[in-house]
Amino acid sequence: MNKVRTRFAPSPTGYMHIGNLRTALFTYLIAKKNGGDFILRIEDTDRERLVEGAVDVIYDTLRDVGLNWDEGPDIGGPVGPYVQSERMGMFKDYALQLVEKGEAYYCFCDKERLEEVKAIQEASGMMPMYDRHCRELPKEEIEQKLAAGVPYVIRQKVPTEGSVTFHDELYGDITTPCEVLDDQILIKTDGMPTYNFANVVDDHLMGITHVVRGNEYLSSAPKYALLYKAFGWEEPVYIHVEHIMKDKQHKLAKRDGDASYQDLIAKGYMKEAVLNYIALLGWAPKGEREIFSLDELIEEFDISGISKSPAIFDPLKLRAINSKYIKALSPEEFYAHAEEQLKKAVKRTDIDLKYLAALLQARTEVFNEIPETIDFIDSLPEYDTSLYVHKKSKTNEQIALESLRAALETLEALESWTEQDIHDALFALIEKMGCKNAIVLYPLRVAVSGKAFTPGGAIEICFMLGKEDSLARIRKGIEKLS
RNA sequence: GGCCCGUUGGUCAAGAGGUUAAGACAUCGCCCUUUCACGGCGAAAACAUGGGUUCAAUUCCCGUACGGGUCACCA
Repeated sequence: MNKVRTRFAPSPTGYMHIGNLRTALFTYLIAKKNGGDFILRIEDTDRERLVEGAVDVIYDTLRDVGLNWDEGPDIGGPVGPYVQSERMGMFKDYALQLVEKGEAYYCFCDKERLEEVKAIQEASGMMPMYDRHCRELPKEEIEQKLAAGVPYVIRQKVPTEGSVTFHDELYGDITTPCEVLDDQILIKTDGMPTYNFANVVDDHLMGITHVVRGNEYLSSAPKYALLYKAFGWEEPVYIHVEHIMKDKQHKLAKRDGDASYQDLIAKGYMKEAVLNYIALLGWAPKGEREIFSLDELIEEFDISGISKSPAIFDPLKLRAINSKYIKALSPEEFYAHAEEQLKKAVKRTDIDLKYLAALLQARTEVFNEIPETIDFIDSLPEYDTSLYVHKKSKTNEQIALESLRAALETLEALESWTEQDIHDALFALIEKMGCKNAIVLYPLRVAVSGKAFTPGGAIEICFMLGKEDSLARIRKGIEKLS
């Protein structure tokens, strides 16, 4: 069997949709699972959509997540060039081969005629299709027109009867009657190939064995199959992958905000988590594990696990996976990831950021949310005394006031401000008062943070803020409650 | 509209004729605890629909409904 070769062939739009990235991932996994090559080909023939720096977005994203290509525009390879715009010259020759074989033909119809035909067909409720006007033009007429310089395209000569069957790894054999297939254009008036034609020729020339692509190509696959047959080339294995949806009706689109890899990274998700999550969107591993590194994905991946129905993108699930990745980080790694956010949120210099980071790690799901969870550190936010009412801790404003007064007295008397000392002093107080921990600690935590949810408990926060600030905040609480 | 494809809890999904129809996220409850979170335990929640085939259909076949895709000198 030939060596497996797969290709990712994106258009440089300056934007890496996660559906696209997922296609790249699957493509990569199929190659690597089988010890094959993963090839990057840039399809940049659409000049109107050309975007500055767009190729770099593709390079950067793939490298970022570790989908390293074995052949590509930047590193070359045996079947280059790998940028489609640099391969333009050869396609016409291939089309001409087909003309000679009687599998394609010159078409001299101009736009006006085509539009007329289409209008008539539509008016009579027919499917718009080329009427094959030029299909059987006499040889002399063709030569005469060519000599006269009449503009032309080259069209594929689809059989008028019978059917085509192609095989998809997921869908099995799909058979289509030829009569519904249009004599599609292979070479445009400007001599350039259409996407469909260039794709087939390039894939063949590059020795691609497995073609992974979006489901929207399922209906043009029969025409591809016909082209391979016309050339006498061996067809690749097809794997058509369903779309990623925003909801049941709509595909996940750029304006939805979560649609691109860059969007997700900018929101503070880890690249490993993003890759892991999209692998799970439309693919299911054999066992019950769902956290996988790229190498582990190679190990686990199986084409048969790819889903045939569209999958809805679920940000909540991504969060959950991201959170697992964050918890698995070492304290040093976590700090390195969080540092920027910490420094953004904490301006005072007496705070031990490493200590804060340690408190934060267990409860961080997305890095960008760190600032708002620690916004109480620089200055105590305004808060309502209703925060002191908490059923589970059995506290209310009255109890809180008493607890805060007692805690203030205890902490004022404290000589050394270590976490241990604060803990011991407060627990001695709790014992003396003969109450539950929460009676003292819940109000204290509210007083020093002004928030219902905080990273760490009362003792940790007091320790972190320092004696002076802690006492000031407790006094403020007493004042509010009095 | 023609053609193609799909449909298991709210979401991702396993299952491939006989199962108490997995698991994860989310939800809810309980436990732990210094609040929340984390962690642990538990609950609720699904085979779109109608016909076949079969001793037996979520699973196979046909129809219906619903959803998606596609019908360019775009890629």
